[in-house]
Amino acid sequence: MYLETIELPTQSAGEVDATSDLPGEGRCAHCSVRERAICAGLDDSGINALAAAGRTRRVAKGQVLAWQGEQASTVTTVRSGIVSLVATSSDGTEHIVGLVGAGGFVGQGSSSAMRFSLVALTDADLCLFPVQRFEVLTDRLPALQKGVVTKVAGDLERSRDWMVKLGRASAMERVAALMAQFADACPDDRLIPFPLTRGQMANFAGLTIETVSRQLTRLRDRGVIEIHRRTHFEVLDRRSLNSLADLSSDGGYATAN
Amino acid sequence: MYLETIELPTQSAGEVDATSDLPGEGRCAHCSVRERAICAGLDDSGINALAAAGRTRRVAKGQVLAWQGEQASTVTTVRSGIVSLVATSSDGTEHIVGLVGAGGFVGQGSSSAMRFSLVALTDADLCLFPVQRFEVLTDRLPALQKGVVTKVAGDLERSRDWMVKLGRASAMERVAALMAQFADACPDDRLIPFPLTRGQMANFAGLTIETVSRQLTRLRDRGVIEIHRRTHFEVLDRRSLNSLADLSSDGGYATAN
DNA sequence: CGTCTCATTGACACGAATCAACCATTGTGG
DNA sequence: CCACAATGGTTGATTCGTGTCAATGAGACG
Repeated sequence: MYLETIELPTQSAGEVDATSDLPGEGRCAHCSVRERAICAGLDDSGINALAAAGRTRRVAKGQVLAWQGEQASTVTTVRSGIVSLVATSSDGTEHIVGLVGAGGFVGQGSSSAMRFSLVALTDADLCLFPVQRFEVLTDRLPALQKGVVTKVAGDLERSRDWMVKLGRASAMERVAALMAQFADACPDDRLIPFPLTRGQMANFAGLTIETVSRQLTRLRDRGVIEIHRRTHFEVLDRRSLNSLADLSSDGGYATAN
Repeated sequence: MYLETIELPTQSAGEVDATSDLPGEGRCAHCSVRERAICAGLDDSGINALAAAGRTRRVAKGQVLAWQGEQASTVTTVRSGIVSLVATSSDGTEHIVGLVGAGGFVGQGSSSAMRFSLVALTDADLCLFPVQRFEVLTDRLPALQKGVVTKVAGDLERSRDWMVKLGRASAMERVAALMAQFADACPDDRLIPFPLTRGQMANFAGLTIETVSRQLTRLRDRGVIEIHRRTHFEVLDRRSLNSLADLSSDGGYATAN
């Protein structure tokens, strides 16, 4: 709802070499994000044209896919994992301004220079298209262009939703909203892995590590969530979590303890 | 840079009846935003098709053009004035999440329901297109679709830029950034009208009226700006304003007084 | 002149940042 | 296998910025 397109990584089952390219064609047929990526509306001939233009790539957690300020050489669809958009301010601090999960799309900028860096937050599978070839395709395939518009417009709405949180919400509300997001994105309801470290959550939520940590313990103490070994959590009281995520400068009457 | 597409209204010279429709055709030729709206890339036949599909409308300051939650019946290009996107939270509070000025475009959502209300902040001239007819046109005219993508992608970038401010910046930095924006958008360097009230600025910047007011007086006391009769201002020290708008939790070493 | 709206200014409270220890987990080398 | 450091997380004490509450001021309008 607030985040770009958070979805947990396919539990990176196994070895991931830093950058391995996969071959070209026909793979789209059994792609896991075939139905929700920009290619969703394409017919077979369109898909094949797109597949021919792009390539897949597997990147390791932490890897920088593109640097802010660089010329954008490719546009990207995320097949699995989470990629973050990072803004570097003039004083050198970094701020996560977007999270892109499976099915998400990045790269269509207003200018050719990247306004944000792209950093893999988890191991990730990507689908890359050189910008020039991609533009040729979007001109030829209205369905593809429409897919891009839909994605970008959706990102814009989510970005604006999150703006409201950043502008007005209390620390509790922000953290609760994040947890609710993570829970929504996770198929398993019982054991949800934190897709971001505390530092990354803090960064994205406009808070500090300490504050995020404190809010998490408050949520735990109130019986809203349970935290397992610091890396996973479980939602015990979804109703409370949702109301904490929504309004309230703290929870007051809503549910709370 | 941070805002959606702020540009000051054409100093609403004269009478504005709440809603006056203008006739249909040929008017695009001498439209003031012809070169920077979504129609920028269209040839004459495209422009004519677009003109035939849409109509212009003049709305008065304060008027609500669309309500959050409603079905989006039209998409809109702003010809002059400023339109705000307003998010209403579940507790009833409102938050301005975007400002759209001359040449800007709104309405392309991911779903058909409006996620935000549209409110005219000043008297404004609009160009309205029924969504269905507009979609037919975007399918037929790749250049139009491309114009939409460019606009939306630009808005997304600006929205993310502003997210950084909302998440991390001090009150001083936010207000300075707004002032810098207003100054950039205004042709006249000496006397710049505040396009938003203090309350609207506060709302958009995630602050309170009082804090905005205090930061403005601090800027004045430091000799960065001069305020005339509360409705206009003048930038005395552009360098200081820019550095205050950028980093710093207050200005400290940067320039300041 | 009174009223209404919007803006400014001040006193104070409170939430989150900051500074600072300390704890838990993981990985490394002897 | 255990000491060890390195990384990431939690918790506490304190500071500081901004929100809140409250009063006053300035234009605009009838």
